[in-house]
Formats: sequence, structure tokens, C-alpha cells
Amino acid sequence: MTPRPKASTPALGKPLKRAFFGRSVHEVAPELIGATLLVDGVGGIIVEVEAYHHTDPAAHSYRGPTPRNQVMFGPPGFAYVYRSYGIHWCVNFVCEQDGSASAVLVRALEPTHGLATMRRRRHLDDVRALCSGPGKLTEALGITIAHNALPLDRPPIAVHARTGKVEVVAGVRIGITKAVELPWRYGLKGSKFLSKPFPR
DNA sequence: CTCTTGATCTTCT
DNA sequence: GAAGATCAAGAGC
Repeated sequence: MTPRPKASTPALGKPLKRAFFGRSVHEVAPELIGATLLVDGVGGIIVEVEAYHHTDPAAHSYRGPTPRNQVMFGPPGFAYVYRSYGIHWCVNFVCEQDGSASAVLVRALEPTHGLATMRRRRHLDDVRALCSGPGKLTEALGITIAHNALPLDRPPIAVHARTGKVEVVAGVRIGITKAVELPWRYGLKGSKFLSKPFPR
């Protein structure tokens, strides 16, 4: 183990209720930057998200409901978890209203709560690599298909509002091949915990 | 640092 | 049969 400074845990904002997510995905996504996501008390500050609207060819919901994406077509404020490349889990927050089928993909966290647990689950020591990608953060937080369709404002999941002002940057989304030009990736300016830097 | 490849689930063609 | 909202490891520079 390499030596590391004693972590100071930032204060949490008030827990976000389900209604917070019942608005345009393009309003909710940038507001989530700086919020804190916890699963059973383990997690960190959201530093990178992407918005997926049902009219967007890159969205899983674009072609209508399937067994995998059905929760996207339900009410806002619930988790949509899916299998990525047959290997990883990725987690979304469902937004807008019933049937809108729009969601925010959580892509990276700055780890703040339960560092030892996350290091154990990821078999990794480097904090910067613990949650710097959508498949990485689900492993660190213990998110699996068992969390699909769970509400975001009840245990084991909690999302706490950000406390101070944050600078949000936007750019094109990552790893997609359709609608690649849409600037619907949002990040915390200057964060060292992104899955990839934003071009300047 | 960049590039390539394998892992193998869900959906679409 | 092929592609995809990914990641880690290995080769090469």
C-alpha cells in the first residue's frame, strides 16, 4: 500500500427526491454535476454524466421498449441498470415523465465515501482509477442488475444535492457511433476523476 | 504515450 | 451474424 493523505469527507447536501428527476433530461444532467451518489453509503461526487433523450438515435429507448430498457419508460427518479459489452454494468437516472424514456448515464465519480470498500471491490489502490468510467463506478459501488428499477431516494441508493457552486463543462459523448455530434456530455471543470478529459 | 485485442450479454439485421 | 452508452492488459514507440 502506498501512503496517502488522510481523507476529509465533504458535507452532503440535502437528499434529492424523486421529483428532482421529473424534468427535462437536459436540465437535470448538468445539475447533477457536483451531487453525491451513494449506494449503501459508498460512493462519491458525480463529475461526469451524459444525457440520453428518447428522440436521440444513440439512446437505448430510441426504438421503443425492450426487456432491458423497460424501466426507462416508467416514472422518473429510478435507476436503469444495463449490461455493457457483456461484461460491465452501467447505471442511469430516469428523467422526465412516464413514457418519455429519457435518462442520464452516470459516467464518473470522485470517490469520497467508503474508499476501502471501493478499493477492495476494484482490486485497485489508485483513487483516480476507482470510479473514472461508467463500468468502473458500478463495480466500486456494488451496482448490478439487482439495482435496476430501484428508486433513487430510498435505501440503498441516495443522491445528495451539491452544496456549493460548480463550473460545468459540456462536450460530445463518448463511445457512441450515432448522433456523435450532440454536446450532451457534462463534466466538472478541471476534475481529475473524469473517464476522459474534455477538450479545451 | 498510443494502438490492438479479448472478454461475451442484449438487441438488431 | 454483427454491433454496442466498456475495460484492462500487452505490444510498440
